[in-house]
Amino acid sequence: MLDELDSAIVRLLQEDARQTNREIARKTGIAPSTCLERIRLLRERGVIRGYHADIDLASLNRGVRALVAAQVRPLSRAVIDAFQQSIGELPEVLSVYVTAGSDDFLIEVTTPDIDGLHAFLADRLAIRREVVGFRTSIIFRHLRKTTLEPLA
Amino acid sequence: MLDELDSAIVRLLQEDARQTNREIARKTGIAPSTCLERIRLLRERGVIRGYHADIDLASLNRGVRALVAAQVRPLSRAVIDAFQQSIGELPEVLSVYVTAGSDDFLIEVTTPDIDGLHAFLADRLAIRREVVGFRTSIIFRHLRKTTLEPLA
DNA sequence: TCCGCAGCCGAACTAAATTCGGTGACGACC
DNA sequence: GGTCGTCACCGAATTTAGTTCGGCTGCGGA
Repeated sequence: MLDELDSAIVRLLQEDARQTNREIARKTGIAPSTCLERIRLLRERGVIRGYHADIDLASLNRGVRALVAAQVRPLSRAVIDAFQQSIGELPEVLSVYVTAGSDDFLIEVTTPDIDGLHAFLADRLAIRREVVGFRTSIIFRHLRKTTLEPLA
Repeated sequence: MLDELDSAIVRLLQEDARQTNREIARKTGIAPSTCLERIRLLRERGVIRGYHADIDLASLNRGVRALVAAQVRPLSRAVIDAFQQSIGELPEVLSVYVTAGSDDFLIEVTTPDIDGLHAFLADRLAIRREVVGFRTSIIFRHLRKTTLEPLA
């Protein structure tokens, strides 16, 4: 699907999405015009979905992060879709995973402080009739990869 | 900490990190030179930590995603640090959360297929002596916010 | 009031993005 | 085996953006 050149371009843009096209062209050994066209095609094909700044959450007054594993019942499509949608709209919510296995949903939440987290759990989550249970884990550290090397 | 102008710039860069400085300046109503200086300061202060392309995982031959909640013992700093480090180096691992609460670690894993996930769990995780248990949830959908609106 | 500082602006210069016509390699088809 | 069409790439030319820096302005302190 992706040739070696595409992979190299993707890797460079994962590392630093704001480096210039010329820089990427230079590092990959192709002409800037070619590089530009490759990147355009990668976006068009949906390989590159966007470019986003990575912001320090503490600077946004979100010093507390947690992961909340929730179970909802009944586990019908209507309930799942509605729950995902409405939870996703809450400002404390960073990310919603719809899963199968040990939980139905995993919700990444960020608040200014522990009180805010407690308020979220009590006022936003526990009051929902479809939520039959949830477990909360406070995040101490988070290691995230920006690039994904190919599997051996 | 951040004034209104900084917040606006951050928001725009979260939405699209590759739009031009001039564009950001125009949207925020300031001069390009001012905007450039603001962005430079935001990076210097650590508010902006980087810019990364968001890549479609299926295009990278990673059609399967899962979240694995793991318990390790003993829960000493040495064991935690070593586990985080070595798990984070595995190519299947996208992200490692170090948590307290219902689990010790939450590991986001991505593989080409279900066999790859099974191999990861059996060959990489279960064989570790410090791992006393884990639960796996397959990810069906993932909703992620690129921007974070201020809390009411 | 006056001074100093900080932040912003705009002009000038440098560098990058973008467009587009040309070129060569490759494969299909006679 | 030759010819034609296609595709990807390149490089020059043009448009646009990044970057630097001197000066202006408004504000707070003396």
